Amino acid sequence: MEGSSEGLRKAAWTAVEDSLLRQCIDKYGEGKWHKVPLRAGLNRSCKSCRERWLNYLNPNIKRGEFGSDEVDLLLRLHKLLRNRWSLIAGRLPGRTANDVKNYWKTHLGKKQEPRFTSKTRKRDVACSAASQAQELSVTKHQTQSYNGRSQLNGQTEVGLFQVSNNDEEQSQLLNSQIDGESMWWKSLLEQNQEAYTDGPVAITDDEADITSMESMSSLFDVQKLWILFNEGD
DNA sequence: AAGTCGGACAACCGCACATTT
DNA sequence: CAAATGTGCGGTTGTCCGACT
Repeated sequence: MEGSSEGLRKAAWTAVEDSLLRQCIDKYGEGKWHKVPLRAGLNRSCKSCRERWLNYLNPNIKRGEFGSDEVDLLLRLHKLLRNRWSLIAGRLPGRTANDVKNYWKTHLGKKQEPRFTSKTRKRDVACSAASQAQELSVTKHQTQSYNGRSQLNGQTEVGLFQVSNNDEEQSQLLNSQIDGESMWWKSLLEQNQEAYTDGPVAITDDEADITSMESMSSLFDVQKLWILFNEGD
């Protein structure tokens, strides 16, 4: 599946390549990544194309500095979810897992957990992170899956998200999904009350300024989330 | 002005899981 | 049911660039 990488370009993406990829996505839409290099006329692996789109070219991506509200949310989410960057990114509108991961490592990680040395073996780190995540026996939903199922540490979980081609149906689904999202968070928080007993981390001035959060175009109700967070403190 | 160091971020890699054949 | 294929994720690496000496 990974395919032969022989002859495939691996250097930084050029403006021309970006343009070709954009045109291809515009024309055919996202997905079917294995066809993208051929369709776009790119000498890149399908994975490379997917990453470039998801991490950089996608117009929904918010670029620039993380706001203090985002940082605060990130700190809290990381405390809950550990290194499950895609889940964290899913709660930070416009931010990608790669963004979140990089930001954490460069800005926050050093302060938070000097736990692993560079000598730590990759598998060990993964297992450690996984076991920590397992401590939080959480039922999460799958944000991008069509079948609404996902796996967490080998545990199959039932998801909340569904997909529809019908607009009206989609809007109804979205509403129910947002409800589901709140339920998911509530469940998460209820199961992990202890995680908060040591109080909030690096609370900023913006904490009290809930209104600043309202400007975030979020898929879920941020205020409810804040309330749930704060209930646990 | 040149060399180096370190931070930031884009991109790659390997693996796991889901889906299809 | 097994193998092949496609996709997503987290960790790591490479490169760029500004700060510092």
